[in-house]
Amino acid sequence: MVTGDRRRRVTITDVADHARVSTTAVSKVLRNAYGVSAAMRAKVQAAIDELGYRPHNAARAMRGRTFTIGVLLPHIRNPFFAEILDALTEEISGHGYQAIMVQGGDADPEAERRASDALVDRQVDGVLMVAPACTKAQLEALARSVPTVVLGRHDRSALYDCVLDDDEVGAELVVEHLIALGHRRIGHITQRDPLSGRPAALLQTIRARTYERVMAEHDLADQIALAATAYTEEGGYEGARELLTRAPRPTAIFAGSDQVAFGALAAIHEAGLAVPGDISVAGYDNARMIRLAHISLTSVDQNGAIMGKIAGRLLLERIGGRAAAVRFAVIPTLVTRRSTAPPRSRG
Amino acid sequence: MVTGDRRRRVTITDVADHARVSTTAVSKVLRNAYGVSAAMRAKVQAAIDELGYRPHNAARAMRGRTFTIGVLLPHIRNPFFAEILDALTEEISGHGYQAIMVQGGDADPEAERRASDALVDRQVDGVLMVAPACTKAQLEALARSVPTVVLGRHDRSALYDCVLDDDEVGAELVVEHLIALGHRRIGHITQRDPLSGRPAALLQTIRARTYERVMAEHDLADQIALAATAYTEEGGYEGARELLTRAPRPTAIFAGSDQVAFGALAAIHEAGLAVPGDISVAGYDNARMIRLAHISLTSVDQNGAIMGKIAGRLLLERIGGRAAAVRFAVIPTLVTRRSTAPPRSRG
DNA sequence: CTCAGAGTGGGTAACGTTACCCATCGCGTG
DNA sequence: CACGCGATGGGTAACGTTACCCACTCTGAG
Repeated sequence: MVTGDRRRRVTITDVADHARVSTTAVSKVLRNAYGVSAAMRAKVQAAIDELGYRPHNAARAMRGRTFTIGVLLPHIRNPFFAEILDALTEEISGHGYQAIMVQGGDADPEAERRASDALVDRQVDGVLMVAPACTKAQLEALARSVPTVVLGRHDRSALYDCVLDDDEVGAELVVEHLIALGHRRIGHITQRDPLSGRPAALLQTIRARTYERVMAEHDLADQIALAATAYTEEGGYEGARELLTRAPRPTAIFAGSDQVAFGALAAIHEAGLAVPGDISVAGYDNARMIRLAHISLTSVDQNGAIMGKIAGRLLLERIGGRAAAVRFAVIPTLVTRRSTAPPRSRG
Repeated sequence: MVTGDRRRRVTITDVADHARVSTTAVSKVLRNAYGVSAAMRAKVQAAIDELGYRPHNAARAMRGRTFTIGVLLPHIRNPFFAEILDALTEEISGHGYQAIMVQGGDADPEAERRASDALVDRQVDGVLMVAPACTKAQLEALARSVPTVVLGRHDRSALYDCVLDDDEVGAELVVEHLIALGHRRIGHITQRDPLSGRPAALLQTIRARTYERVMAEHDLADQIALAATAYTEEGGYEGARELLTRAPRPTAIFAGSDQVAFGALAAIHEAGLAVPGDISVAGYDNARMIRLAHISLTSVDQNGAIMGKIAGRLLLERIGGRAAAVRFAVIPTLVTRRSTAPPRSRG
């Protein structure tokens, strides 16, 4: 225990002096590098423990690795992100890595670029982009300067790895489920596209397109009712209000995410309608809270824990030198609960 | 637009060469330092823009500021944190600062220490600790090495600033509200204390103590019913189940947070009871989602936006050199909604 | 006309770490 | 016995930036 108020940081030189070896030797021990005897390792480790030394990250960043993974999230309002982050953290911390997060700003490509720049400027060893709203070109530019894994987009690129949920399967499960229950007038709430380019790689686009496709396959193309708002509670509220004004009213709503479904439930309740009596509602993400009894929302589970774990592993591999791009898709499953049921009156 | 695949970062030297000035001059412009003419400033700025230069943060960290604020959150599952973070970001970004977040691990002092170490190692200019679970001594140790603001704790320290909600006022508002409605058997769900020391500075402790005090003041000390679980949906669910087994059953539950209240609603629903018919429920935080029609939870609003903004300002001031400690308390307000009502049968 | 002092710009030595290279020591082999 | 080579440890030059100090040029007052 060192006393004294304004104490200088313990540096690698202090450790080297204390162990009577060179700074190079200490550095080798720290990095598990080649050319260190067991005796040397023990001696240095003892000095490190005794002095309470921790490597200075900024200094490391000047020469080598920072042992830091940057995670860019659109925002921290979606509990699904928490599951991904927890799994990622667990996967990388065993290898001495630390995750830092920055907010990208929902569907704001400019803010997102600033945020990813911030990570690059802070010299992270790898970046995980969670559901980014920017263009593929921007992602590739990023991937050129730092190992990159993109989560939740359907792009294919030779420069970065992808971890994603097979949103086509998920959306199909929902729509087929609703149709099998007997619904014909099924509405969908999706996210307004942020970019003029309308990148077909965005998960909300896939879900919406699949909804349209499955509807058409069942000869229900004329029943398609899309509300384009946002993947938030507010978006769900507005989207549902809009769908409820249609005549005839939909008997089921496929919400693009659980948050959207949550907002939709509010609008439905406010309109004096019952779930699932008057309207069935299904979400996407299987967030923890929607499982609870008073919500009990039918939803698509996309196993965020596995996605986070894989994303971490892919990042470590890329940092380790892998150049070939990898794509990993989770196959989602449908979890039916009490928010979906056959429509009240047929025909 | 520079081409070439593996391109080197643009450095301050490149900018200096391009503008035909010294690196010192460029550095001065970057930092808005004294001793730069308008002509110099313009010339350097032009070179910066032309080359697309961005300062290398790690290099800065070796000598001066990193223009980075570290935010330690227990987790990212509480939407209230998002409000704080948004306001903080807005406040500091105007001054060129960027916020990075790390997860502290809920109620795990060891994980929390690792996380705050990680921020210090990454040479952040200031740290915002949101609802930390560690001891005051640990916070003071941190504050000795980096400007620190603590949000959501009631400690008083000469070494760091505090931003907090007056949880005593908030808890009082809730309990007084329930009593005024006619409730006598009022239960409370709180968080089990993580530390053996039982720091009276934790917000959950304040809320629980205030609940007990107000109950006693109304001669309801014998009606006190405490369930100690966790500030999560699961904690609320378990806590409510426990309280519902008591005989006679409480007619109202004051949940320590909105998430807790949310879980409690599930347990109440599962037990076949109605809210507020059979049981009133009140939360704390006034999270956005609980305002929605189908939840409509009575809650305490503690204005996270102002707290985040103030926290940012205090950090900037501390980085600027202020040494005197500051304490800023927000006075919360009660927002009554449809989850609280008079008990069904009096007496 | 001299000189003080403000205003401006630059030279340089750090900051803590690692990559690269070299020196040394044993030991086994031709 | 000489030689080569693997194993080990160390010396040193970066990495990009800023703090500190110094040099030079004006301007205006004495």
